[in-house]
Amino acid sequence: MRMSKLFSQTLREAPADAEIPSHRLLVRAGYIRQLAAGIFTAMPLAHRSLTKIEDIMREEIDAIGGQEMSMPVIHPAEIWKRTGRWSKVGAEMGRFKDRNGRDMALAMTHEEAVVDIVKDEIQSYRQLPILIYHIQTKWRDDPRPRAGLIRVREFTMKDSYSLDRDWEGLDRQYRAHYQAYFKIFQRCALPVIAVESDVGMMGGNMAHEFMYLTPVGEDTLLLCEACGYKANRQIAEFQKEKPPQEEEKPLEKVETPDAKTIKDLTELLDIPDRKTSKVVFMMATLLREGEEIEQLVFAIVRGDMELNETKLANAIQAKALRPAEEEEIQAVGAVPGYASPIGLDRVLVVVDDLIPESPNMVAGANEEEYHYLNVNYGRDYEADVVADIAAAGDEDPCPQCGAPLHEVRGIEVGNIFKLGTWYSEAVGATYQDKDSQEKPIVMGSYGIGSGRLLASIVEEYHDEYGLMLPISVAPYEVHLVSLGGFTEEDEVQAVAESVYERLKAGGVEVLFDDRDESPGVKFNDADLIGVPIRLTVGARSLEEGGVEMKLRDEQERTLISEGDVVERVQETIDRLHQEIMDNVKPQTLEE
RNA sequence: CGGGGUGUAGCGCAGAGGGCAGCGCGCCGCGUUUGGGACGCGGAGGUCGACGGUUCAAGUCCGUCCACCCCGACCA
Repeated sequence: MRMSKLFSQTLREAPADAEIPSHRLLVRAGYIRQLAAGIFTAMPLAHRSLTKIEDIMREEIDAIGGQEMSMPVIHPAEIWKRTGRWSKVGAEMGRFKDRNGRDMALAMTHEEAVVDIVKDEIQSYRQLPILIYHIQTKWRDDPRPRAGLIRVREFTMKDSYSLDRDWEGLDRQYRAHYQAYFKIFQRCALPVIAVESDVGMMGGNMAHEFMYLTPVGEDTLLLCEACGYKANRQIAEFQKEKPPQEEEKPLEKVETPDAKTIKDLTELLDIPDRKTSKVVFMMATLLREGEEIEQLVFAIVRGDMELNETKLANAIQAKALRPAEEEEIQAVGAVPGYASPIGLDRVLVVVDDLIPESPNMVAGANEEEYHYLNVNYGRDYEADVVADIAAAGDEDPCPQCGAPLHEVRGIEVGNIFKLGTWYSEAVGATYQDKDSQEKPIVMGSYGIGSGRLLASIVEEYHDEYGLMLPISVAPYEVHLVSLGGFTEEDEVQAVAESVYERLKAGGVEVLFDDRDESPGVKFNDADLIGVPIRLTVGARSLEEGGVEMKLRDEQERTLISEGDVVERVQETIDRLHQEIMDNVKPQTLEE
């Protein structure tokens, strides 16, 4: 490709609203342009990189038996109503009516489309297992797109769906994906870890997220270096130290002026914060007899801990959770700052499982300026649900080995889910087994977003001058810079043209800077675009005997005689590919 | 949805006591220059986010709305 014809320009300055490196550099280098919040155009450079990423995904999913297909991106509402997700999913789903007034949806994921086709195509156990996948556009109307390609609304995703007779089969396909995903990310040279994750609204009973660790990530993870425990904070567990047992003392009401926070209270009463319990007020959307209701929830954790909203939502099967408004809290007779479940009804009380083990706690008296001492769970109040709802944090003891956990941030670049039979049962996607019984198909789903993956790779591989893409995902293998091109009969330009033609003939992907620009402009653009191998043809290099080669991530320059260019470049390309493949190591899911 | 911020040329920004809409980069033409974002001369490019109001006169003052960014809520 000649840069004089390339449909994109580099920018000397990044748009003011781009903050993280991958966003700034991808825009500056001319890979992407923004159309609206969370909606981007992939210019030719990004398109080439994305295609390479997608081809890697194709190869690895094909290798575990995947069959690529394409599915509709516009769905009739019916298939979403059949699984109940038409109403279960909120504004995140794009909806519209067709000309006849029928409800339609923009696909945010394809479980519905899969089970709809599967229920008709699969009849017999002889047809299973199956692995299908597609690489297509999905739309999720995220309330807050941000950070360039990291979090967008319209995106391309590789989604696989596994279909099995039983859970053993699902387990095999899940493990196969676990390994294939590591291989995909390793081939993209992106370091990732797999963490256990929440199964969310997709249902199912096991899920892993593949995380690229970076401070710009939005997910918080807890890792144990001692035993290897890794989990998303949303589900991370930790060992809770039980307090020493004590005699239950009688309930006592004390005056606590201006003690609205745990900190005020512990200072006033001179007690540690783990002797207090704190109430977090949430409004939960619950399904009761098919009706959606909003219910005030008192979520109670020990004063030294934080509430984990995901755990709470799972504990009470809430469809949605939001912080309660002051009026909603007062409506049930509670007093914010001095609240407790003692003597209240009309609230759903959920206590962390450590609370029943904690005697003689301090809690609010539901009266301005008063708290109770020696509150004992069971004697003074009871909960509707007792569950682990406390958030694990930095330095908390690992649930497996007790060593301190470490909190890090990550970007979720892929995920794998054991869906089970939830979708197949909802639509009657069954097969007839050997024993003539109709059984629901057991499903899994497995996704990787290609744009987010590209952005993560850029986060990992860049410097102050631009991208430094691994050769497996770079838009071109070689960036050929001609420092000639100013006169008709220019030897430098003639050599560069010849090198360009010969490299192309040799199957090398070349971006040829044939523009009439100054050397500084060309070198800076080459650094910005970040192609791994740079070749320079200039009067100086010709004088010294040939063409200069430099790798984007190294300072060293080597001179190649003009006749050897194709061979030497191909060797280098092979070497760079090989270096990436040398780091591809099988990763097996351990129980 | 709550809090904060920003909308002026392709990009980065100035202009704010109301009175001809500017600068740098980029772009076009001519010439010089050529190993790390060159220089000279000449040029093109704007419904100043939108609508409404005040005024002789609005980029500037007032109101409403919209878009985008950041924090939070949210995130299969």
